[in-house]
Amino acid sequence: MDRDAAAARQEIALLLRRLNVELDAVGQRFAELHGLNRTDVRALVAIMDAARRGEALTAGRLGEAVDLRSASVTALVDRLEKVGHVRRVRDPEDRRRVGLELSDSAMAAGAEHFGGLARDLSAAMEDYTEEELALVRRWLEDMTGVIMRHSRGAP
Amino acid sequence: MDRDAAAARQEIALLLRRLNVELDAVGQRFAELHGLNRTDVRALVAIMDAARRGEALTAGRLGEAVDLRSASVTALVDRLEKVGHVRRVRDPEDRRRVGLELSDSAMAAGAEHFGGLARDLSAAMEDYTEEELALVRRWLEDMTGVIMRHSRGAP
DNA sequence: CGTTAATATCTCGACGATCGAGATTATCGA
DNA sequence: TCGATAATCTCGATCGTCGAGATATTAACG
Repeated sequence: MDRDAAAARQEIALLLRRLNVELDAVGQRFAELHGLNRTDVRALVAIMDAARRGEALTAGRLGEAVDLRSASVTALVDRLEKVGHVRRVRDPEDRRRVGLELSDSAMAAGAEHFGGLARDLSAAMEDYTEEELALVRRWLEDMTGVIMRHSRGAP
Repeated sequence: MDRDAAAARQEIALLLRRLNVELDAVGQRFAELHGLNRTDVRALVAIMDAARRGEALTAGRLGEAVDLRSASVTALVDRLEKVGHVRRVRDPEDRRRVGLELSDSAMAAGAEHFGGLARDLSAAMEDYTEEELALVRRWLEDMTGVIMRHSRGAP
């Protein structure tokens, strides 16, 4: 087996890790720009993702999304509510539940920051043919599958 | 311009984000398995990266790598030293400096966990031709460039 | 129904990670 | 030699997270 090919694959793996670092830094930058911490940003993203999917997150489900216990979720939502990024909305169906709604300003800030990145990524991909992108997509799915076996299940 | 193509590019961008989440989870898992926090893991990885490059990190440069102030670096190295993952080694050239050396056990644990992922990623890439991997590589470099413009410089 | 169990969130006290300011020790430059 | 600069450490304060327990609401079941 070619050593060159193996080295090339290792380089690609390193490149992927580098991309990972930079992608995390995008969230970090959003946090700094808006006086938030990493958890706050992850929470806002989770709420935005749910909103884009048409569902409003409850406090509990947000906790699952960002892996926090209920006490921390209460503190988290307190922080986000205090700066006006989210509203608590009691669910009339089940009055124990607390729904979370993003404010327009938070929605706009998120769209500006992360939507801008998505737009630029999409634009950069215009240089690729449909077949090339299909290959990239298959590769991404393959790598994600491998990574998930390490991030969740057995070694 | 085709709406299908634009949608396909957006899907790939989402796939990339998903991969990023799982890659973060790999570090998270390593942290849980070894009773560490995220910062500790990032520090160990930074020290391992430097070691693989042949240089020993000083406390100060580690702080730059993981973005911590000196007070926090002291506490961080205290933690890692207490569990036997690193040693402080005063630099004889400049006795103000504190070099950081990974213990064999920490090195082994890191190689096991992250090296195992690298190995599996490399193996999964054996299904791709040289030309295909060259394309993937170019794509990764392009995307990283775009992302870096968002993680560092102007919006 | 009415009582008990289960669920969702919140409160409280404690702990750990991070920081700024300042102290300490070592090197460098004039 | 001596003052300026640099690298690390110490100390006290702040913030995010958690476990345990409290509160309020719904579900289950005789």
